[in-house]
Amino acid sequence: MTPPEAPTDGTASHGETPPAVSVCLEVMKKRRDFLLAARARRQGTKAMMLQARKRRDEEDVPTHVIRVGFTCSKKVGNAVARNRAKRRMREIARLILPAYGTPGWDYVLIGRAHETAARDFKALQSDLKYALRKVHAQ
RNA sequence: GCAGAGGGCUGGAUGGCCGCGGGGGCAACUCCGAGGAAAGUCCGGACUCCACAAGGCAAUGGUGCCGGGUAACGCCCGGCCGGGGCAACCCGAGGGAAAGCGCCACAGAGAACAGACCGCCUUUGGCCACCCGCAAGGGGCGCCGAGGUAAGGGUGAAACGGUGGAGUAAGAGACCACCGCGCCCCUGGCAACAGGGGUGGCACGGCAAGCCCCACCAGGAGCAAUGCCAAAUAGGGACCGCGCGUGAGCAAUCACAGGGGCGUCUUGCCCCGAGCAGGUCCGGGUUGGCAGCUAGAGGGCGUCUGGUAACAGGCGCUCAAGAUGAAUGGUCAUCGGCCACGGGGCAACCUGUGGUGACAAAAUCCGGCUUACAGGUCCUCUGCGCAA
Repeated sequence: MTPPEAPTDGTASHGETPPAVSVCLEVMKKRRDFLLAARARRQGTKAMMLQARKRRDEEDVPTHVIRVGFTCSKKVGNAVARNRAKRRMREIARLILPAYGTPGWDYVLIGRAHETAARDFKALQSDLKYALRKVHAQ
């Protein structure tokens, strides 16, 4: 479970890295996108669950875009706890996904009770990198 | 100082780096960005749509001492009454029980027009210890019976007025005084009510938070209200336009005719054979967007006026989230709070390490109520003690 020591070109192993400048992060808000992602690949870690889906060509989203959504059910806690979990996930997505995610894919991060809000921030980032590596290896 | 009562405030701070939502701007950039409860969604309104002459009646729900405040309230303020506390102060769903129904467990003899268990008293009734007497007989404790009584004991949340007197065999509102209660009058108060006087005769137990009666209030649904726009997919209806061979059969289908293709021609084989990617309009569903959407009974500070107060009014200054898979933050450091452990010190305290930091996040907007809340802090008051 050692997190990868994050080389800057870590995504090169996937062989489809576009020029980093053009990678663009968007937030998903539509319910159907979440439902589609929920049926695709998934990978759990200690503090969160990652779902990932490669978008199909006919979808009206530019191919250089990475889309990301965040979900916290009531199981995570009350409104304050859910908001905090979402904000931390949003922050690591902003830090990690442009460098480690694959353009043309949708990612959904799902919060877990207690862990997402309490886990050390560095460890949380490593979790996401690990989950991305595993989910693209499937 | 100790113990207690009431009320208010606060809800970590600063900085670095990286971000988010909204307004303005061509842009650079700039301004603003959650709480005291934003919570529960329990009351009251504003605002929308639907229904509806006014009004009355009925049903249902709610409210319930009196007066005031308020847009309104079940909220707030002041007062009254009852209960608790030495006191500051606290608590009370606090209208009606002679309109009616119902209920009053357990205990207890008896619980609603009640009752006699232990008692108390009387006794010319029966039995009889014992005493007097030679005897006849007399007296007579006690028990039983008969009768009187409800003072005392005991039960209970509550026992059919309380205390005292007089009275009596013992007793009893049967009588008397005071208290209580009912009615009437007077005084004070806007009122709830309080005080006083007279009178009556103990006649009238509690529960209305069981039903009920009385008075007052209430049309329904809610911003996912409501209004508008757009898109694409499948499909419904109406009209228009174009098109639509015959026979048999309910129909499926069959036969012939027709069109197209293959094929050198004939024979033959295969396919098509009734609707249309046509136009306009209507209604419904889905998705998205815009409006509603934040300047209003607005908040804060200061001041003045009226009012005991709640509050109302005037003046001046000042403040301003509008998101919608839902922004208002993430991270690091320092300081400060608290806790644990260690060191120094008589102590106050100083210092190191580690941990912890409550409750809880706007969702149309206001006024309340209720509930949750680590720690800190301020004011007023009461009792006791000490000092002066």
